[in-house]
Amino acid sequence: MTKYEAEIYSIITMSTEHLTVDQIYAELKEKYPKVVMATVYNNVNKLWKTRLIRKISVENMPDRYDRIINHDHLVCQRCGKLADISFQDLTASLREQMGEDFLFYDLKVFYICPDCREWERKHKHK
Amino acid sequence: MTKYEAEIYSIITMSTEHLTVDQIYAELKEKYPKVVMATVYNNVNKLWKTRLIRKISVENMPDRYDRIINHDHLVCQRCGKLADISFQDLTASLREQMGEDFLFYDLKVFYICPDCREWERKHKHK
DNA sequence: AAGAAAATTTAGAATGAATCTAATTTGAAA
DNA sequence: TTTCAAATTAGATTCATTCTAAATTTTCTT
Repeated sequence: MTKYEAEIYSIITMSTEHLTVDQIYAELKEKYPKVVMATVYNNVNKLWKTRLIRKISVENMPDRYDRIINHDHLVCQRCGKLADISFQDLTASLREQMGEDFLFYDLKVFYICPDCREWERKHKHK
Repeated sequence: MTKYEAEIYSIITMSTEHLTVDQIYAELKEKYPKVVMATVYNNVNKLWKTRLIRKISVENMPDRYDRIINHDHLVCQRCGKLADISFQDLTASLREQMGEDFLFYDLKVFYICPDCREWERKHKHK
């Protein structure tokens, strides 16, 4: 693991948020001002390919990165904001249904986050 | 519903595949040679926003569109190919856990498709 | 420790999906 | 039939991401 790879890995896994490459880049730049965007892309892809981190793709949003640890995601249908949830683990059940072919799964639960709900409440009665 | 909206809706819902905008555009063009890409984007977005169709986002792939009917997706981790599966319906369970906030969910199950497995088998013993 | 080979980083160009803008056309309603 | 809103068009633009080739750093070999 190279210096940058380790730094990026740690930025992602230490964070309580779900970071985009821009955010990772910004944070990395504080410590290494000369680092370049491509390095962030190279390393998140490398980390993702070896399954050390997770990539979260939601329609119309830049990809975000997250620790691997087992959990699922709430996605706000309005603003795209992510939050963690733990729902029952489906692994055993999926493996039973699919056998050896099964690798892993990704469960996204869509909702409207409190902020957007509030915003809608305020703007509803035109 | 306009002519194009209806056509696009029907292309998506009639298809057994999971179509990209390019594929939808190509098919639509056979019947309406003057139609334009932006029209496809406008209409799939409109259909998606009213939840008449589903949008499927997978990392590093263009979005694909699908009928709404309840089912989940297998995604090949190598080539990105999609297939349908039906797994137990989690709606009741999620609503119980989350209450009114819950809208809908999206379950993707990653695996390696038969083609890619075969390919790997052939290339493994270098 | 020196030299060779491999991997990583860099800079910036290129790609490609998707959006946006402004003009034009369609089509429903008055 | 005029009017107004919505849909379509053409093309430019944005933005995330990938790619290429050169430079740098790391690792391996002897």
